[in-house]
Order: sequence, then structure tokens, then C-alpha cells
Amino acid sequence: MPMRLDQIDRKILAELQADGRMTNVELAKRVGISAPPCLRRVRTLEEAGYIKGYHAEVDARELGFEVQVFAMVGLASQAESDLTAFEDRCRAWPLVRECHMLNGEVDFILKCAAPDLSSFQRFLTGDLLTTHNVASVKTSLVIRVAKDDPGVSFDVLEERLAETA
Amino acid sequence: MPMRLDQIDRKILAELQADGRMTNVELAKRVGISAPPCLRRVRTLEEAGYIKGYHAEVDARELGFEVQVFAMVGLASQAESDLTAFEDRCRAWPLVRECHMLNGEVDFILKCAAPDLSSFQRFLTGDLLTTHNVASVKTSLVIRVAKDDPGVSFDVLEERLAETA
DNA sequence: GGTGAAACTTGGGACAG
DNA sequence: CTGTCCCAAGTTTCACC
Repeated sequence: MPMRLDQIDRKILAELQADGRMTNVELAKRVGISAPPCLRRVRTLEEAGYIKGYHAEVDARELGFEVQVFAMVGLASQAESDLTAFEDRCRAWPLVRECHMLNGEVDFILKCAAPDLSSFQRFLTGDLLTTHNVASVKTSLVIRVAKDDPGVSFDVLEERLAETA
Repeated sequence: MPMRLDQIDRKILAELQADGRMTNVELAKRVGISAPPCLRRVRTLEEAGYIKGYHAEVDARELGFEVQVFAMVGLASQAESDLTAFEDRCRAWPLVRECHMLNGEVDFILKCAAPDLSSFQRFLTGDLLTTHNVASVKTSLVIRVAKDDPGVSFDVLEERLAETA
């Protein structure tokens, strides 16, 4: 059900991605319509699934999560039931924030956030490496984050639409 | 300036991470205080940098971003000026959503979102691979996303505080 | 941290293009 | 079908205890 978005809808999505707590009147002003139709559009976008939720972005380090790690995981068996079994495990581990299935030599990449190295090591050796079917894990500590933008670039989207038109 | 957070502050952060558009009265009810002090706490948390922003989570695939890619980048020189030069480049590329500097064999991991494979290939061969000092790039397409939670786990934080106390 | 009151925002209804 | 105007209910945010 690919509902068509006009330029105003795309602007709404871009604005809410940048500032999800913007009031509806401010949003309406920015996209150039009055508040009621703007709110209707937002509700429609939410119900159609274009907006999946709203989240505060918290500072992990200030909160005491000193350690961020990317873990590249290879499985022994890539049968669909084994893949979903591993994904279910990842969803249950709170240290694992993201789990993406990849093509190529590595099967999954996990983004993890832990309070310190020792709690990550406990997770790695006690949980991840002892999980059935996990064949290899390579971990890389994040030294620093140079860029961490949410979602997608609406500039790229507008470019893409311009060249298709 | 590591301001101390009490249990109510942590609850506020957890709730706003889960639903950043929650009204202040609803938030106040959930954390067990009345609305005005709740709002004061939120403002303080924002100003102290614990909350860095609020964002709508948009559905990349429904918006026409079919392709998500992780790119592992190695540089020829890891001098600080060369590292920051590469980071500046990443911040300027809209297709690159995240750029993390890592320890180990690979220097950076990039998370990219592109409308289709050909526009990603154009970025890869035209921009990334032709950038001065980029020595190696390994890319992996995301087949599917099993988990994509924001920020950190407040369960882990509470556990950590309990065992330190 | 709580209370009360003013200003604003949300979200609906009636209506024009 | 989408935008505008208006209004009641609810929310934010102030001064004060």
C-alpha cells in the first residue's frame, strides 16, 4: 500500500525527523499550511507506518554507558530457522541495541551499548559466544562517533524524485 | 559536570526514549509526580545534555530507501588530521547516516541509506573510493533488520546501579 | 515537590473552494 | 477532498507556597 506522498508530507517527515517534539502549530507554519490539516496529515503518516515512533535521543556516555561495540557474528548454519533463532536471542539481550542481517562473509552485525568493558566482556563470553550455532564473533570498540544522524536524508529523496520526474 | 540523577530522572529518560511525544501530564503520571516538577526535570535534563534531541523514527523502506549498507573503511594514514578530514567528509555525505571510528583492523564503520543499489554504487565508486587517503572499503548490504532499538537499556543501568550500591 | 491560574496547543465541527 | 475559521477540552508553564 504505497500511498503517495506530496511535497508537504515529505516536509512534515523531514521536520519531525529533525525535531520530533515540535508542536503542531510550529510544524504547520514551517510546511506552509494551517494547523488542522497538518495534524490530519501527521496522523495519516503515523497510521500508514511512515512514522514508526518518536524517541528522545539520550547521551549514552553521560548516562554511564562508556562502551559501544560493533560485533560481527558468523553462524555455523544459515538455515532460516537458525537465523530467526539467533535474531530472537538478540532481541532478548538488552546490551544489543541493533541487529542487522547482512550479505557476504559475516551473517549479522550487532551494535551494543554497555556500562563498561567488563560488563561487555561478561556478555560476550557468557552470552554471545556460548550461544548455540554462533561460529565466529569479531568485536570492534567505538573510539568516537563522528556522525550519528537519524533515519534518511530527505535531500537525497528530493533529488531522486526530481530526476525521475 | 556529572549531575546526579535520581530514580525519577532515570524513569523520565526511559519513558521519553520509548515515546518522545508523550505529553508532560502523562509522563508525570508515569513517574509518579505532578506535572510542573516533571517538566522542570525534563528541561534540566535537556540543558544538562542528557537529552540531546527528539526524533521521529521514519520507515526508510516505505519512503523509497530500499538499500541500507554497512561500509568498513580503512585509511592509508591514521594521523589525527587525516582522521578528522575523513570524518568531515562523512558529515557532508547525506547517504552516510552514521560514522563511527573503531579500534582494530578497520578504521571506520559507516551506516548508509540509499534509494537503490545504483545510487549507492555511484556514491561508493564516485565519492567514497575516490576520497584521498581511503585505502580499503568493504561493504555489506543489510538483508533485514531484526532489532533497531534507540539509545541504551535502562534495565542494564538499574542493574549496574544496584550492584554498585 | 505541590497548587492554582493564565496562555497556548490540540483536535473536532461547520463550511468554502 | 483539502484548506480555513472557530471553539471547547486538555496541556504547558508561570508565580507562589
